[in-house]
Amino acid sequence: MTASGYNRRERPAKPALSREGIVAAALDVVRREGAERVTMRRLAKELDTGPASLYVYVRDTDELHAAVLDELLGEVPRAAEGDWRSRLWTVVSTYRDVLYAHPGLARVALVTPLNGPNYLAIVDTVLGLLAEAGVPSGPAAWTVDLLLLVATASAVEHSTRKDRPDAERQHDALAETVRGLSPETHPNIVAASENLFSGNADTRSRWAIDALLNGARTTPLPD
Amino acid sequence: MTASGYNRRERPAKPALSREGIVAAALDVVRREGAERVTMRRLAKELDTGPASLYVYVRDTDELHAAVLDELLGEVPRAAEGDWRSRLWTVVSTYRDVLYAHPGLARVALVTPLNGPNYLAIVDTVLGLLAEAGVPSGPAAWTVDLLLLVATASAVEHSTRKDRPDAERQHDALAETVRGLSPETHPNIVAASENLFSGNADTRSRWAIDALLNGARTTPLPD
DNA sequence: ACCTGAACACCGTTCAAGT
DNA sequence: ACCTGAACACCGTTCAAGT
Repeated sequence: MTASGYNRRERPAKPALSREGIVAAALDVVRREGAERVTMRRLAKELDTGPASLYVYVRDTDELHAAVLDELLGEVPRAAEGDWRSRLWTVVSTYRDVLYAHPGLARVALVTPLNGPNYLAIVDTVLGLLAEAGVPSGPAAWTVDLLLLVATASAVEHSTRKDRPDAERQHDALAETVRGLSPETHPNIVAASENLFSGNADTRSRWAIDALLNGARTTPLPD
Repeated sequence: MTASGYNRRERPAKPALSREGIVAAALDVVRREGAERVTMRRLAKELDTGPASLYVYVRDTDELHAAVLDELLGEVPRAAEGDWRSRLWTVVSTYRDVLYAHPGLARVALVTPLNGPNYLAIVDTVLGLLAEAGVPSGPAAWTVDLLLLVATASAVEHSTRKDRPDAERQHDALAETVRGLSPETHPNIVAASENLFSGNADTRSRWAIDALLNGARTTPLPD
């Protein structure tokens, strides 16, 4: 205001705001500091403005997160080599891995209906693979949702835990609790305890997808 | 401090803090104002103290939320009438309904491993029903997880949307987007569009459970 | 020991006012 | 029209200090 030379900054020039610019800056912050730091205020600081300015281009934080997520979903391969089963596994597990890698973003995939181009491309690919897999077209439509829901939920489950160092301890606490259960009060848990904690995240995911697929193939939609 | 009569309050006496008291107060707030308002600060106000005091009895907000959720899970019936399929449906859908009814709490079920008594009772019940359903004991252990994961994720999906009045509009926006898709770029979505949005939440849930079960029965654990 | 005021480091969103 | 400073109404968690 007073000093006329003050307008010169290190950053060449303050670029005009735009939706694209905001999403791009958000992507940058995601990669540098994680999705948790993609907040309106943090982003405004990044763009050298106040948080109110962002609301001209973006409805709210969730919408921004969804836009960033769709951008990241560009990494998910549309096609791959191999039979339908391994291609399906590739797509779904890559989708899940993107969410794994961005803990703060997995939540938004559950909370707002995604409708970005990359998300839609994935849905289309999965539907194609389900047809190849012999899932009838009725169940297939519901199966995509279920498949992506499971992938998303697994990511939220796993990734948020990675975040917190006491998570392993908490998981151990659960295993401990289960070990301490009496066969009198919890007969079925005690009987199943061997398998309750077996397998790693990947093995279990893969089994879940297979089971889902086998179920979808044999379970007709209700009339 | 200065006025000696100030200690007399409407509330009979300030009760000593305790974990039970805190959880009870939290439950109260959940029922009166919703789970979103169960924050450390809000609760401290309720208990007439500062937020720091709660940390003596509760590790963090998530742990508090998990404790409240377990309390609410007491509503889920352990047994019910009918064959295994309808009993399983009752348990799983009641579990989901509890989460539906408490949007802010569904998240915690995904994020922290639950290990409260009521949760464990539900797991035991479901394991019993899966045995009755003829699911082999290996897959059964993984199926409980998957079943409750799907129920939880559906609750997060649906309930958070109920929260926000523009959610329906957003869903319509998705349907609109899908309708506008070209068969050239998204052949499978266009072909499936009839079923993509068919069915209500309950119908789809029920189908998902059936499909899961059918899959679990026929998909052996990997070696 | 047990408890807590006050501080630190943040949030999302709105709206009146400025250019 | 487009943009934004400042305010409103909150957060979780820690820690030095008090009883």
